[in-house]
Amino acid sequence: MSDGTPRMNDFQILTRNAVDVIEENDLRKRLEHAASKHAKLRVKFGMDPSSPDLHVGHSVQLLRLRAMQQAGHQIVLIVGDATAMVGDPSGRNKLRPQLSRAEVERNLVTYQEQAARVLDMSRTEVHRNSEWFDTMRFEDVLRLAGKATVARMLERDTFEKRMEAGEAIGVHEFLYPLMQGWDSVMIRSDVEIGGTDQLFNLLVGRELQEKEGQAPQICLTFPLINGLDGRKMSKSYGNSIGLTESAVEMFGKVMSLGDDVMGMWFALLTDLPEAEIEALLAGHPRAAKARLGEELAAFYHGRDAGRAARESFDRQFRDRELPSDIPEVEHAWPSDGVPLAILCRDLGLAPSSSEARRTIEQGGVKLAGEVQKDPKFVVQRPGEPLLVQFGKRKFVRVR
RNA sequence: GGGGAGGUUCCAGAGCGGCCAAAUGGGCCAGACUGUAAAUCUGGUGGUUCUCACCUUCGGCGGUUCGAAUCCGCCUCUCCCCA
Repeated sequence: MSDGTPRMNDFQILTRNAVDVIEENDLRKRLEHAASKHAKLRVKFGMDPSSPDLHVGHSVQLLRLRAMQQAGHQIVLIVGDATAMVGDPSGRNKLRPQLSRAEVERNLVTYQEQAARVLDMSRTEVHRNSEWFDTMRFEDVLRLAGKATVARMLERDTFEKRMEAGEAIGVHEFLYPLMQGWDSVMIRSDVEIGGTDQLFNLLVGRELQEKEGQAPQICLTFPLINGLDGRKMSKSYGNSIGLTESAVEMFGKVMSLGDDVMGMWFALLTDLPEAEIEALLAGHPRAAKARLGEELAAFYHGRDAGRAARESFDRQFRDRELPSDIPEVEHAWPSDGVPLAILCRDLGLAPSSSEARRTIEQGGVKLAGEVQKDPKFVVQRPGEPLLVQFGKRKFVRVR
């Protein structure tokens, strides 16, 4: 796939699914220029070390980077360790907590491991922006701040909304776009990509580069993918799929995806040709979703794992058989047995005995396949490992 | 610097001396239905071997009271108006 030489169809590769392409003609020109000189474009992507958990939402952009990398361009990953001290106001309606250096460092490590699932990190240039921000003096900061106006900052819809809603905006938050823009200057980026919520920040990079006598970077934005439930994808909503999740988890989560977001997921997360996607979407939604789940699981875990995940899911939920990989755990049994609610808590099936009790009373718990609605039901040490099912998906065998 | 309004359980938002672990909605969990979709219906949603009771919670610390999320004082944070 990759021979290290930029190709002429890079334009399509790079802009697939893109929402904003600024400036399109400029991008074509630069790609041609790079191709004719066998030069690489420097493609910048900023990572936010305040949230180290990457999910498929991030992969929309990572996949573009991967394509660019395979086309022979240079990916430059900026670790926003200095900016993380500020907190990106994008898409926020609240002030972000500021992180300590130690937290940032820790997050950075896990982030890189996860990014490596999509990118070839050995061919990726990585910079922390503290490299240039740490040595700035206040005077330098002021000079940077002087390159933007308050009116310009307030144009930002997120600030505008927060103002209207009467929420707090820290003065330091105005610095965030400037810092991110300055990163572009420091690494002389040709292209920067980000989510649609990053457009403002990306454009600030262009302006700063121009003021510093550099060619302004091309800005590409990509859609923010909706989560499993159709809302904005966010780890805190619990509607995302993490890049490190198992094939089985990925497949299962995809199956719980809302029908109306399926098309978006196909387009943004798979390489399937458009015609095939349309055919799938025209068929039965369950079949399409299963295909999507398998594609996704296969991308991160290989074809075999993808297929296995699908088969195991079908067994468990379509054919209503037990999952194949029920964990078996040892329990320290008191001689007179233990009440079911307590057992569930101790087995880690429920976070508290109260919660276990509620679930049990509502018929959500089965012992050896039989519903047991009495939380005080005393379970004795079983001869054979006892199958406990808690809710729809938690299974365990106790000994 | 002055004046005003606020900080409530995951979120939004009621409560304004006891009936408050705290309305309602959202989210989430469980059950029915089903394609682990949507829609709908039912129940639940701080903790404790728990239908009683007890413990922790309504920005923080103190106080008044038999009793405070609710009253008082100080502190702290946010928003608005004026300067």
